[in-house]
This record gives sequence, structure tokens and C-alpha cells, in this order.
Amino acid sequence: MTREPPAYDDLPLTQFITFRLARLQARLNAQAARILKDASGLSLTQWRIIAWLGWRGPTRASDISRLAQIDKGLFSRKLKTLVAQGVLTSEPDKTDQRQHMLRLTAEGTRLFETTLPVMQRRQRALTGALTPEELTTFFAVLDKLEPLADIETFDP
Amino acid sequence: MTREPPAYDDLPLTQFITFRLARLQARLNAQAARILKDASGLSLTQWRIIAWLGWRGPTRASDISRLAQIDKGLFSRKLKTLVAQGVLTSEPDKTDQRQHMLRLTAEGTRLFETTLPVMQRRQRALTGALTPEELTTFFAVLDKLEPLADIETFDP
DNA sequence: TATTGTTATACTCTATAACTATA
DNA sequence: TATAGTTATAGAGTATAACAATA
Repeated sequence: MTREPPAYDDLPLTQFITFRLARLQARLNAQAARILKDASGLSLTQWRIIAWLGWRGPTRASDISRLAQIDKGLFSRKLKTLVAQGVLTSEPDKTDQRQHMLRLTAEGTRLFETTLPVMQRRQRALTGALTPEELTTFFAVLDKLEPLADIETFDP
Repeated sequence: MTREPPAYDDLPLTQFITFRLARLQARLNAQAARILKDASGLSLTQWRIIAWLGWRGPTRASDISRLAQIDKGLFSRKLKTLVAQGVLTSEPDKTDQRQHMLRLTAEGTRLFETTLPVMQRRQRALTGALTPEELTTFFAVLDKLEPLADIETFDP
């Protein structure tokens, strides 16, 4: 008879934390892209920039791309079109002209305020399925994993 | 004086569960891609296919793309090159010739077995930072979120 | 020299849809 | 009709590096 290679049932692939995260994230991204497209025609990256500015107020460009973990090149290109569309403004900092301060325009604020409720409904649906303890633990785990995700290698 | 728009400090953006997941996932993906490239020259998608087959044994193509949430077109293209490289075989099912059974070749198994330890070290580093309770709760949360990520809209 | 941001290039992944072959 | 899989195309995101302006 032909012997099949063993299936590692004692350590199922679905218990690989990165596998589960990747699978969930694929679904969440597709869902967010679909909702955003219907609600306001924005791409995910555009929304992440607008959402940051809507929440936190004027922010330096470098801070958003670093803290929201958006690729520098992609960020710069998206910024260009958002400025061209009059959604936000980019002004050089008075004290350091290399840095640019980003601000939502009135149009950008309107866009933020009309899109936010849609995304908040989704957020409530997601977090509402969790107990307060689960939510707290989940964020604690994310806090622990993020620094580990920046480690270069895990050579023994 | 100029009044800045309000910052929503009472509901910080970092408490938006999807924002945190996206940020973490961006880092984890970059880390995995880097490690895989160094270890065996595989792309993330290639590894996800090989890992599935290495773990679970021969599997129908449609099951992998659905359960691992890999885009159908991308999956088909990656499969083509993996077969051409002799990493796996694709044979039509006896009872339903539309379906294809995927199997690692000897070369594919070798690739799986040399890459797995590297990825397992990383996995241990990630999960090792968590308490057993945190890990259990984290998977429970992922289980709850996944079906919600498939909902089409959250219209009121 | 180092940092902020832009641009170019190439590559990976995703979405959509048309297509085939089987059922 | 419906499903498994392929192919084509366009768009979104990522990686890398070269570059300009500023510090």
C-alpha cells in the first residue's frame, strides 16, 4: 500500500498564530475595502490616512507613515492625490522645513465624518462579539506581539 | 486664534481593533517574507501552500485556497510554478476530474522540512511571549472575529 | 552625515470577470 | 446549471534604492 506523508494533527496549522492572523486579516481587508468603496470610494490606505488625521488632528507625515505602518512610497503617492483632491493640506513645518504637517480640509473633515459612522458600526459589530475580558486580553496580546514582529531574525 | 479640529482622545485610534490588526499584520508579513527569502527563497504564498501540504498531507486545491484564504487567481499561478519547479504534483481526482489533488514531491517535502524549523522558532518566539491564558483567549477571539469578517455590510 | 519626503522600478497580492472542462 | 480551475487585466500594496532639500 502507499503510505501518505504524516499530517501534523497534534500541532495543527490553524494553531500557528501567524497563519490565523493572515487568514483573518485577508478577510478583514477585503471587507473594509468593500465597505469603503461603497461608502465613499476611498481605498484602505486613503482611509487610514484620513482616519488618523480626523482622530488625532494635524500630524506630521512621517509620524503617520511610521505609526500606522504605511509604506513610505505608497504613503507619498497617496498623499499627493489626496492633496490634489483637496482632501488635506501639506505644509512645511516652520522650525524644520523637511517635515510636513498634514491637515484635513473642510472637504476632508466632511469625508471623515460621513465615513466614520459606517466604520464605527463595523467596529462595534466586531468588538461587540467579545467580552470585555477578551477585548482587554486581545489588545494586551497585540501590544506584546508588535515589538516581536520587528525582530530581524530568530536564528538560534 | 486658530482652533484645531478635536482629537478623539477618549476613543483613540489605536483602540480600533482593525487598525491594530492591520499594523501588526504589516509587520508580521514583512518579517515572514524576509525570513523566508533568507531561509529558502520562497514567497509567503508559496510557503503557505507548502506548509499546508506538509502539515495536512495531500489536499484538494480548492480546499487550500478556501481555507487558507488565498486568492483563486494567485493560487493558480503559484501552483503552476511550484509544479514546474517539481515541488508538488497536481493530479485530477478519480471520482471528480474537476478537482485536483495536491501532493508534495520529495523535493517539496525536503523544502518543507528545512524551512519549518526556522518558522517554528519564530512562532515559538511569538507565542512564548504570551501566557497560556492569553494564547487561549487570543485564539478564541480569532474564532469569533473570522465569521464576522465575512459579513457583507453593517448597514443599520 | 543624517533625516524627510519624492520618485522610479519591480514585484506581490487582490478583485473581477471571461473562459474551459467537467459534473 | 453549477463547480474547479485557468487566464487576463487592472488596481492596490510592498521593497529597494536613488534622489533633492534641509538640518
